[in-house]
Amino acid sequence: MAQKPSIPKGTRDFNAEEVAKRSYIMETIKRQFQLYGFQPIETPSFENSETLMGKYGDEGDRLIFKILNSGEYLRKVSDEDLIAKNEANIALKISEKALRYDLTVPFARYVVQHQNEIEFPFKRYQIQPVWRADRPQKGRFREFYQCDADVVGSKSLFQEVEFIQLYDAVFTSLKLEGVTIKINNRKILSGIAEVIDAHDKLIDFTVALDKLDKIGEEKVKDEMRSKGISEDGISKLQPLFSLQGDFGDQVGSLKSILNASEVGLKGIEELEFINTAISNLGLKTAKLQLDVTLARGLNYYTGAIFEVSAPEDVKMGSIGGGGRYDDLTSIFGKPDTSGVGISFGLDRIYLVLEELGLFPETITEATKVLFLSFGSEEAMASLEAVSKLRESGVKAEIYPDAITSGKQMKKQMTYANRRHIPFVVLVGEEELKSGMFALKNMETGAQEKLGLQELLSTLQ
RNA sequence: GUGGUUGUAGCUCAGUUGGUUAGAGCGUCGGUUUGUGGUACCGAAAGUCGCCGGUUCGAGCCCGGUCUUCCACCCCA
Repeated sequence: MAQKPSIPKGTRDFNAEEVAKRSYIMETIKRQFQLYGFQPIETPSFENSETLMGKYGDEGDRLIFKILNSGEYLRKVSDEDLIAKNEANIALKISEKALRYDLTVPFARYVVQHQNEIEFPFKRYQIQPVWRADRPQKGRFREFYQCDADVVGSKSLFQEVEFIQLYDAVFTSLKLEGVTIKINNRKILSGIAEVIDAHDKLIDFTVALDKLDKIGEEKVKDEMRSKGISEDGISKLQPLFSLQGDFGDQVGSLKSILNASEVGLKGIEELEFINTAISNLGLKTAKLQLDVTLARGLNYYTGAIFEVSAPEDVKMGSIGGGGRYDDLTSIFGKPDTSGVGISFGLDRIYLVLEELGLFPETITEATKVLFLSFGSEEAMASLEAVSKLRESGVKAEIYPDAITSGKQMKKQMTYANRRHIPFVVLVGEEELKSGMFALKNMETGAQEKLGLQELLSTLQ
């Protein structure tokens, strides 16, 4: 056998069953997006590099797939850069386009570019693939789908409340119960950084804090020290490491840390508003949980931060994330337009549903009846019946090649069997003469001769 | 980007301290069965041992590189 072809690492082929399951998730999400009033848009797979670069932090820039320019791309590169192997400079010159890394930044670009055609507040959803030059692992791919819903042009905290309900609605209708929607607020993190006099080290500080449940209190403190946060500051954080109780208790402890920080208290106020609203409205199956260590997407989130975890017994990274961003459109030239949105990780949700066996049985709808072919006269008679069946909505097909021996009949039976086609119709010489159809139930093996009308009504 | 791991027939995997002709199950194909699939029995085909190089009289096995898989970091959906 020749060398087998392959696909790039971190990418996948999908068979018919996988496509059906993926589309089930997508349609479920889409239905809820529409019920909440979001309109679909799509944006190109690749953007100008300047649109994407610098929006996700240094780590993000590294993970953006860059597209090589066409033509004589090396002509723009200076000899000095080439000789010095100055990769950063060379990359800028030979690549001016890049594959989209998420859906939020292209959406911000879209809003600014089309601001005169848009009615604000603008609610859009978008379900498209994104690409990251990451090293693949379980639930981590280099090409994967995000399903985003965002609102721009409203500062109202009721948006956050509705997004939490939307998460709950989607996971409830997927029968995925027990997901945890974690919430935090960038203003609280800023406030804490301010209080411990590490305002300029916000990112370092939050990245360290984010690892609390993973590496433990002492190692988090070690990391903070190594990033230059003072011992005095770290001791002020002590209440943070022992946060306990329900939403209210935790907020109480936070207040004691943050009472000197205006921005911190504002963050607490926002959290309390959202929590009160959700408590009053109730959630169907999800849980809302305050998690001060949550620090995702900090490069553009300014208020609420969301992250969704799968039920505890499933080992999977986050299956959704989101937050509020006040400045994203101002980067592209439209200030004072607050946005907030959430994202669903389709591929990870797939893995979770698969692991928990939550896909409905009925989503792969196969052919219902296969007509075996004995010859062209028989095939013509079969095709008439097939056409009638199709007209009445029955998935029917005819085996393309004629049977010339018992061996081939076996082959066609086997084919029907393998494809889980529940009925087979035989039209041979005998049936042709009598105008009947031999209908065989592939599960029971029972066979009966029927006229066309009977055949139609039996299969419908 | 860092560290580790994996790759043998279409699929899932054995393969001893380096030693004749690399095995099994499932699947495929043929037969028992010329208009009846799933079950059974008999038989057959199918492998540049991921790729490139090295050590050796001799490499699936040892060494180096590379690609791939999975895992832990980093980061993230």
